[in-house]
Amino acid sequence: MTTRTRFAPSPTGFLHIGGARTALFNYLFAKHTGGKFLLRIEDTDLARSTQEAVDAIINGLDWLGLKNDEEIVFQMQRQPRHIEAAGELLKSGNAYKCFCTKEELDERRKQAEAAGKVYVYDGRCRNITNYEDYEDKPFAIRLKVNTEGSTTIKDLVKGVVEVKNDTLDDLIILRSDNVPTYMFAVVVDDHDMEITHIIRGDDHFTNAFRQYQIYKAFEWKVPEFAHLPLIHAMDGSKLSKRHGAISVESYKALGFLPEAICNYLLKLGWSHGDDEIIPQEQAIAWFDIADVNSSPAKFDMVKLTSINHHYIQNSSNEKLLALMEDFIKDGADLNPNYKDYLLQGLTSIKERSKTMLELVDNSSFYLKKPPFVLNDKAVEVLSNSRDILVEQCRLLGEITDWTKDSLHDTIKEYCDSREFKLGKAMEGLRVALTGQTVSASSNFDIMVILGKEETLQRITMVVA
RNA sequence: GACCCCAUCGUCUAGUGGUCUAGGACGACGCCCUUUCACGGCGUAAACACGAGUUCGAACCUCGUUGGGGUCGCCA
Repeated sequence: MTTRTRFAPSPTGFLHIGGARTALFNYLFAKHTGGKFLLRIEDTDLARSTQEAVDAIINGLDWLGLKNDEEIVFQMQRQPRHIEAAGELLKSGNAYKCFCTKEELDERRKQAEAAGKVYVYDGRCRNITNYEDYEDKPFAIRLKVNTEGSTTIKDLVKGVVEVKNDTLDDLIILRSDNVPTYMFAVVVDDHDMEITHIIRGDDHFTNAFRQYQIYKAFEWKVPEFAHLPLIHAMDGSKLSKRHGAISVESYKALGFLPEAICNYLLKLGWSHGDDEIIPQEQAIAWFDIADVNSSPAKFDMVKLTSINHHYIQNSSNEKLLALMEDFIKDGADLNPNYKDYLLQGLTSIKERSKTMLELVDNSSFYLKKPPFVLNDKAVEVLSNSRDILVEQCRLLGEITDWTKDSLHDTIKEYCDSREFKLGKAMEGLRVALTGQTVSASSNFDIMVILGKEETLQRITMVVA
């Protein structure tokens, strides 16, 4: 039997980093075993599900490169099937109609809480026989849970866990408005979709024991479970909006590469010896769900950034330039030659840019047309080196062989004759060329890329 | 509160009874390289939560303690 995994998010918000990790592990495991990775949107919470969230999830997965192998399943479209399945359990005596209203249940729960207890449904509707008295009353359908004995789940990540069944109560499988509950729809859908391995967040672990009962009621084969430890924020608390970026979309905007995010997420809870950089193909070859740790990890933005740096450094200039287009603002100050400049200039700039945002920022002197806006320090440097610049401009103008070597020799010769340190002669030049006192490339590289004409123009411009 | 899970440097982790005076990576610090900032190279500091037990021997096995987390809805 080929393995089939699925990622089953509820469309109540953006695709967050934890969901992305769950999707990634499902994807890798499916690919590793030559199986299929499916996507199911769990939209049974009618009040909170939105189309924007559906789009965000689909776009996010697409960006991360986690492509689903079969058509997306929307859970609500399967509602007739859920109703039918619930009916089956009713018929087989594994479920029963519950006439308690939501209000009544809420009230009982409140009272129990006030008494310092946890409310557990007492199964009062189990033994109703006089259904004719309830004819017009709406009802939900509850599963008749077996509270005898215990349930043992062999989780691929957490190992063998046994829980006594008396901690369970009769859960609702079909609401009074005929919408299935999550607990029920997941089981029916996973069964129908022939999911072999359920890989999901640890927050679903206790659900597994309730779902187990549903499988048993249908006499269906129970799939393998693998519950991934949760990802926490650096302060140990739950990863949430107040920790800033959490949606996959926001990481894209911050300038992270999908490869870097996948690589980082992969290493959160799984490892292959001391290997740090593991491209997707290698990950597919090595990944096994059984090797996942069972302890939760903290999300470290700094480490993500360093991995991102690696992937940027190792991307081609062409690819980087294409990615930069999303970040470049079209405007009057956009240099018409920026693509030519960048194709060469990126080689050194990518060495020291950890995010796409930094890459764009460090490329500003190629992207924009001079004159540049100067800060105080740059203005000061400029006023101190005006004379030097004038001479340099004249000497550079005489160069016919516009190469890095001859540029270097010319400037060096000049420095020696004036007993300058090379560094001093470079300060003003840097400001003239880039508008900044620090830059991501050497002046000689920049001059070669800009060409003689543009170089002299930039120097002349600041001198004047 | 009940049930369940987790516990190695600040962080991610390697480690599955002797090869561990505990390895790697990020970060920190220092040095080198250098026209600046970086990149890169080299190096330093930094951990087996605690207490019992099993064993000739425990980071690894058992129990307990402490700490952290998850779940207890006609939410998912």
